[in-house]
Amino acid sequence: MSTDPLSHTFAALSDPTRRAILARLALGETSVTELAQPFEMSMPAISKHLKVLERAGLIVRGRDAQWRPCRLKPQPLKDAAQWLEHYRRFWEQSFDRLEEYLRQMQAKERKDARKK
Amino acid sequence: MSTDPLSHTFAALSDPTRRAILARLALGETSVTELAQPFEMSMPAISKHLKVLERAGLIVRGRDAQWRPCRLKPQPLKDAAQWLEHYRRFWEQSFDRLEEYLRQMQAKERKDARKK
DNA sequence: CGGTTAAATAACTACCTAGTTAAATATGCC
DNA sequence: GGCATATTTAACTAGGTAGTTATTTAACCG
Repeated sequence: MSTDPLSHTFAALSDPTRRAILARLALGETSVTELAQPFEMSMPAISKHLKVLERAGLIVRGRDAQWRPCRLKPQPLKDAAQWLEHYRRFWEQSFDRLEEYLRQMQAKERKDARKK
Repeated sequence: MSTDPLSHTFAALSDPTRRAILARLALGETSVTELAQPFEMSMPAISKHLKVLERAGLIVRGRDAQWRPCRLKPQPLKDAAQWLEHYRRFWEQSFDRLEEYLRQMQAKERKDARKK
């Protein structure tokens, strides 16, 4: 996988278990065992998911006796959201006659340019 | 990788080449060769990236003689942005004394509960 | 038809991921 | 110290990803 922060963030978000873990952490800091509880998955598997989230900077882990409380760190989510914002105009655009027309004109121009 | 749409979307976005391809497509529909041009990478590599983007529903490919024009499809980006929106309050929250205080109270309560 | 261009596929390598079970580590409690 | 609990690490398997070069397919053009 690529080494830039955004790539790490999106990669971390590309797994439903990890997204569910983040959703749980949105309710507040908690232990690994409690995070693991909803999943039919071994503890080591959860531990690995947490490591991925930690490497992506999406969580931090503290120490409270033998517990390792996990806490959400939202900054990478903000950065990801900002990246997506650049494309907002595309999904807000009504895909109406004008847009389709412009697209086809563009394709036609390229075609004509090649024919010269 | 997981099979749900959101996982596919985030996985597709977790590569800088693919994000750059989407950025180029935001300027308008274009051919594979033109998409490949900015990258020091073989055509088959680009072709594979396009396949990933297509599987994620982020692009569609048409046919214009021997060209395969690619076009951005923004719906999955919208869905990803909406997922991230759920966490907006976390990055907008000022991480001030109150928030920190609440967090520590929460940790303390769990500790006390265990001691009973 | 033959040559050229655009793009995809095949076959391969190297590495990463997501899961498993078994063992190790860390800490609190008596 | 020794047991119990929480969590991580080790070692392994199966499958996916990102890239390569060589080959193949598709379409236009003369």
